[in-house]
This record gives sequence, C-alpha cells and structure tokens, in this order.
Amino acid sequence: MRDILTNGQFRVNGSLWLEGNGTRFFGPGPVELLQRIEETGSINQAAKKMGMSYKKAWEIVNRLNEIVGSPLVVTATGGEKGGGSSISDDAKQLIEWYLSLRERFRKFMEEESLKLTV
Amino acid sequence: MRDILTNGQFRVNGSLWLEGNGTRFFGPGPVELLQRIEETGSINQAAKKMGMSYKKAWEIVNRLNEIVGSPLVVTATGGEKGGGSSISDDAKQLIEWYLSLRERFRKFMEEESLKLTV
DNA sequence: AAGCGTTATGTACGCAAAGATATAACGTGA
DNA sequence: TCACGTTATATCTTTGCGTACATAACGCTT
Repeated sequence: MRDILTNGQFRVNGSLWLEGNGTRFFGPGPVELLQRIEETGSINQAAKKMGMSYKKAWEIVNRLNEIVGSPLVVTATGGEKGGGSSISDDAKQLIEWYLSLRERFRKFMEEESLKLTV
Repeated sequence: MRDILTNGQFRVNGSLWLEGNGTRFFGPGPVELLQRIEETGSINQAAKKMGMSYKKAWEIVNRLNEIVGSPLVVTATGGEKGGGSSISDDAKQLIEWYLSLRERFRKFMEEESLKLTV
C-alpha cells in the first residue's frame, strides 16, 4: 500500500445489509423506500420518487413483510384517497437501527481510507 | 430491534471494495482472480477455476492494470507453455492488505450481528 | 514447418432482471 | 352510480450483462 495507493485518489467503500435465513432483504434501497412511504403515505408515490417501478417497490415491501414476522408496511385499498400505505413502529425502529449502523460503518470505512493516505 | 430481530435468524452482512476516481475496481472477485492467477500462472486457467469466462477475467485484469498505475498482472504471449501470466509484488501486497481489511470488516459485522441477539 | 496453449479482441447469443402495460378490486366522496 | 387514486397481480417487452464462439498473433518445442 505504502507505495501503490498512497496518492489520495483511492478510497474504501462498501455496503451493508441485513440477512434473514441466508438471503439479503434489508439494505439501502428498502430503507429509502420505507422512508419515502412514510413521507408520502403511498407505495406508488414512493416508488416514483425513487425512479422505481411500482411493481418493484411492491415486491420489496412484500418481501419485507414476509421475512420479518411483523408487518413493516400496512396497506389499504379504497377509501378517501383511493387507499394508501404507512409504516409500522417496528419499521421506524428498524430504520433508526440501520441508520446508526450505517454511521458506524461509515466511520469504519473512513478510518480504513485514511490508512491509505499515510 | 429488541423486539423484532432478536430471534437468531438475522445477521448483518456486507461487502467492501476499493474505489479509484469514483468507480469500484477492487473487491472479492478481483482478489480471488489474482490469487488464482498466482496459483496457475494463467489468466485462462484462473478464469476456468472460478467458472468465469476468459474475456471477463481479462477485462478485470485490464481494468486493474489501468486504474492502478503499476501493472498488477504481467502477461506474456507465446513461449514454452504458450504464454502465461504472473502477478507483481504490488499485487501481492494489495491482496494482503485486502485480506487484513476484510478480517477487520468481518469482526465489525460479527459484533453488529451479536447486538441483534441481545 | 507444424503444433501447442496462451494472450488479445470482436461479435453474436441467451437469459434473468427490470420496466412497461393492462386489468381488477376496493372504499370514500361527489 | 360514477369517478378517483390506490393496492394487487398477470403478462409482455426490453435491456444489460455474461457467456459462447471465432479469430489472430505470439514464441517455444518437436
């Protein structure tokens, strides 16, 4: 390293996610989707804000609810605004946990990147 | 968390890589490829051992050499065994560095996973 | 000269993931 | 009763990535 990567153009980056029975199901994408659902009250609008198809968004929501026992997103069809979705308290906890984890991860990567420049 | 993910079926996992001028170029795949090239003395055989096409392997090698200034893989055409490839000392250093980084990362994830079970 | 296994490179094919589109059901409000 | 926006779901199309295949050059061996 001392010779190869010490010019500041290199850095360590990475990704973290949560696995349930071996398969990845909760990472940056689902986190943002949950946040947008909370904001907009709608899977449809959340998907649009992320430039994602409704189908993809729905599949993510569906898998989240399947793998985690308790429903993270609760949906309703029909009604005042045609329906809508909101996220559960469990989902809010999960988001908080992931964000703090990501912050620790960010520091980890920052430290490792710093080692490169020494 | 305390309520949602405390049954031991969930764990934190992730991936780490090295970026040069914004683009990912060095992660688990390239590391293994370099190791296999060192073992076999051939990009071709290394690719086969990894179930990867030669073309893909060559593209990885090519990008590695491009992004890192010094050549990590030195190749030769023709000759006794038709040619072959070997990895430079810089490449060996890079592999060592990545493996130690990955070990620290593994511990990080292990600790974070442990927090889930508490 | 001919053969071998390799590097190096272009092109064509397949497949899986993602997107686009269509449709039904729902419940409130006008 | 109809319109609306949403969830829910099936089907068709597209697109991007990797593989497969083909070919040339190379240099040592026989």
